[in-house]
Amino acid sequence: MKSISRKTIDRALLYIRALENLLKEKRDKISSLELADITGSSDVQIRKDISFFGKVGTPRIGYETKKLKDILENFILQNNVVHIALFGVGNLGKAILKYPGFQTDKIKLVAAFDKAKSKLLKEINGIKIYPVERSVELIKKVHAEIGIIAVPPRSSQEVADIMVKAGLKGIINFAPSCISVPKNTFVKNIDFSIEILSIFSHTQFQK
Amino acid sequence: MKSISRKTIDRALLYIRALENLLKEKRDKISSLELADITGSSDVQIRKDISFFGKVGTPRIGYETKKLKDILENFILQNNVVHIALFGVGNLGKAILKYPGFQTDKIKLVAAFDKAKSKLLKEINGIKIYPVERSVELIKKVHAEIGIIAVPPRSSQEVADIMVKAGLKGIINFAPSCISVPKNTFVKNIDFSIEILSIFSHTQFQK
DNA sequence: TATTAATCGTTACTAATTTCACGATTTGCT
DNA sequence: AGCAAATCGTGAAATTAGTAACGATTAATA
Repeated sequence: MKSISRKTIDRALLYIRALENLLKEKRDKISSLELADITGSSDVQIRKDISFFGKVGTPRIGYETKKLKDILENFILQNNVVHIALFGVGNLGKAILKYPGFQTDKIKLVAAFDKAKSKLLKEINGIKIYPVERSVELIKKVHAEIGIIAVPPRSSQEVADIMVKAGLKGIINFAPSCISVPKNTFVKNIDFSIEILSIFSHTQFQK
Repeated sequence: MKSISRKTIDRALLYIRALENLLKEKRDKISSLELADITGSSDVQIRKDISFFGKVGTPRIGYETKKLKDILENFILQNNVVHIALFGVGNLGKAILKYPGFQTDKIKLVAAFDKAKSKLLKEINGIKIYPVERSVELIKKVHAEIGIIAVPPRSSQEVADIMVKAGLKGIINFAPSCISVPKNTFVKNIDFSIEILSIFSHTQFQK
C-alpha cells in the first residue's frame, strides 16, 4: 500500500480547516471545485489527495462535508491531542501562549519554560512558566510531543538539545538560526525575516 | 535562459543567513558540504542551487563566504529594502512590531494599523499605529510592498482586500483562514495550529 | 614540475508531484 | 425509463525536484 505524502498531509490539514468552517455555516455538501476555490488549490489536486483515503464522494453531488472532515481527521490526526512545550516567553512566546487557536480540542499547550527569573512561576493563560532546568523532567511528565523554540538564536541549539533529550519528536523553530537534531526528529523552521524576503522575491521573479 | 525556481530562492535565503553568521565568525571560506551541514541540506543540492548563479566556487577550496553571500543577495534581493505594513496589533502583532529581525538593513516595518480606538496613536518600537481607514493612503505614501495579516480570522478577507487595493504584491497571512486575492498577489499562509498538526502528523507517518 | 587530493560544476538518472484526459457514476428531469 | 449534466476517481503524461556519478579544476606538496 502506498504511503501518504507530506504534501498531501499538509493540504489535508488545510481542507480540514476549511471543512470545519463550512460546517459552521451549515454547508453539508461541497464539491472539489468549490473546495479548491476556498483553499486556493485545484479541483484535480483535491480529488487526487482525497482519493488516497478511498472513494469518499458521490458523482454529481460532491462530498459530504462532515463525512469528508471525519475521514481526513481520523486518518491524519487519529483522535490525538497534540501536547506542546514552549521555550521562551518573550514577545513571541507570550503571543503563542495567548494564541486562541491552541485552546482547541486538537492542540494543548501544556508547558512553558524561560530562563529569566523574573518570569518564573507567573501564569499566562492558565499556563505556569517553569525554569528551563526542570524542562526535561516536566516534559516527560506531561507527555508533550512537540516543542516550540521561541528563544533568541544564540540559545536555540541548547533548547533543541534539551527537546531531543526530553523525547520530543517534532520541533517548530521560530529562532532565526539553524539547529541540528537527530534524523528522526522533525524540524520546521519559521523565520519571519526569511518568510518576508521569500514572498518579496517571488513578487520580483513571478512570470 | 532558465528562470530561477521558488525552491532555489527559498533555500538561497537560508544560505544567505548562514553565510552572514559565518562572516561574523570570520570564516572566509566554506565548502558545499559544510554549508549543507549547517543548513540541513545536501552538498549536491547546494552546488546545484549555486550553479544557477554561474561559476562561483573554486575546486579544492570551496566558496568565498563574502563573495557567495554577495552574489546570492545581489541576485535575489537586488539591494532592495522590503517595506512592511502590519494589520492587527494584538498579541502577535505586538510581537512582530518588536521582532528584532526587522531592524535589519533588508526589512523595514513602516506602518501598523488597528481597528481598536484604544491602540491608535500609540507607538511601539518607534512605529505609530494608525486607524485602518487611513491604511490605503498611508501604504501608498510609504511605498510598502508586503503586508502582514495579524487580525482575527473574521477580518482577514477585509484586510486582504485593503492590501490589494493599496497595491501590496505579497501578503503573509497569520490568520487561520483562507483569503482570496488576485492571481498576481502572492500569499503565504502561516497558521500556527496547522504547522503544529503538520509536524505532529509527520512524526506519525515517518517511515 | 608532476602528483595527489579535495571540491566544484554538470550531465544523466531517478523520484516525486502535478496536470491532463476521460471513463464511471449518480442524480434530476422529461 | 431513459437521457443529460455534473462530478468523482484514476491511469497516463508532463513537469518539477532531487540524487548520483563523474569529469574538470585547482591548490598543496614532494
